[in-house]
Amino acid sequence: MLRSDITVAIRDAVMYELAEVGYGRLSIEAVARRAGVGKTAIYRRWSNKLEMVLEIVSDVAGRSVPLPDTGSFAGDLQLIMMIVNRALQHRIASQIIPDLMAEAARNPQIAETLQKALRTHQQAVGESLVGQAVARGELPQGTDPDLAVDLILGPLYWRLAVSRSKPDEAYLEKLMAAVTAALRSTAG
Amino acid sequence: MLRSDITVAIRDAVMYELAEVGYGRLSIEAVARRAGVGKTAIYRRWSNKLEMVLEIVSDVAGRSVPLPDTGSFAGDLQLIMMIVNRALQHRIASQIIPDLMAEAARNPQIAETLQKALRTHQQAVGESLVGQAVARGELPQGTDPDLAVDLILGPLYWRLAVSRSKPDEAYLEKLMAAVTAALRSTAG
DNA sequence: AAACGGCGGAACGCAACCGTAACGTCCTGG
DNA sequence: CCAGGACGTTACGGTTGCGTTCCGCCGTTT
Repeated sequence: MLRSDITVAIRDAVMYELAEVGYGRLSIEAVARRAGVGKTAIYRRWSNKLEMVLEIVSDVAGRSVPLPDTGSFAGDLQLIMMIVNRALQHRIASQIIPDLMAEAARNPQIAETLQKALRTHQQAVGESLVGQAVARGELPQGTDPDLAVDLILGPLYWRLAVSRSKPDEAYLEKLMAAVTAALRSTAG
Repeated sequence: MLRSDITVAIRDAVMYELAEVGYGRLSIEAVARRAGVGKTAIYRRWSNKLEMVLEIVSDVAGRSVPLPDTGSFAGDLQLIMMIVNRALQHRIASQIIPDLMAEAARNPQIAETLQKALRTHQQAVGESLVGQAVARGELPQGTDPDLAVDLILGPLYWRLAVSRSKPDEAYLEKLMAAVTAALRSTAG
């Protein structure tokens, strides 16, 4: 019977190390050190660095975020952008996500895991957001939910991960207006 | 007098290794091996892995892309999106860029170098694109060039690096229309 | 009371790199 | 023709990490 408190300590340590040094330089020994745990305890649970990281990360990423439902497209959009903006500014997320995405570019297993964890959820959010807006008549029929997701997440991610500048209130408002106009233009 | 053919071989090897294993796991020995060169030749040129990578990468990234000037906003936009789309699908670029961006999240020197190399150029393109369009009356005055860049690069990058799916013709057209509508909506 | 199982710790052999040094070779400029 | 410099090769001691093994400790179960 593996002790759950030890498992939790290891999970936390993995996330921390992942943020600190990235997947490439993550070492089992460092994880054990940080978790205050023997290497044995880790190898008793996973047989691999890859296996360990995949299990832990997909578990964390799988926690579903509630679908937006504020009653209006503008409200939903604002909520999503706030959540994403906040999430991407968290130190751990803002370091782990780009790192794993880079790693996914060369490791198919990581790519698959990440897609299952992220893509599925994104599609659900996109379909919910767009579907409701179309039903309300706020967006034209035939609006592409995937395009909507790209238009919302893309610029935010680009700005936060690449330009590395905090979007301020004014920027978020401009972006919201831009996205709204873009999606409204998709006339059938 | 350092031999330039050797320098070139090392540069190529660094780019290749960077794409293959990423910055975190890049080793001088592997670079030397791939370049068919002694470690000494590398240490004669740079004193560090960091210094070496920074010099080589910023050199490559600094090569300026010509500013778009097709005579119309739609043409310029299409050209930019085609160039970016193509560039991001190149195997080396599509692996090195996310990797360095992830590394930039924890190494200020890399972040700074990357920003100087990328941001400056992006701003120039954005200002040129938007400036000309405004002058032609195709976009309202006061259109934000930075927002324009985010709207163009963000979704493309997100789709290519995160979703890992090739944008097809139809998608690119939709995106173009969306971006155009978004920017037009920025009424003074 | 005894057996069991997870635990931390220590050590193992192995592999990869680090940064440096010494050696002999080849090419070039004077 | 010769000196100098850049080169590849080999080797060095030191570090880090791997995945495994053995030990002794301790709480739980039986």
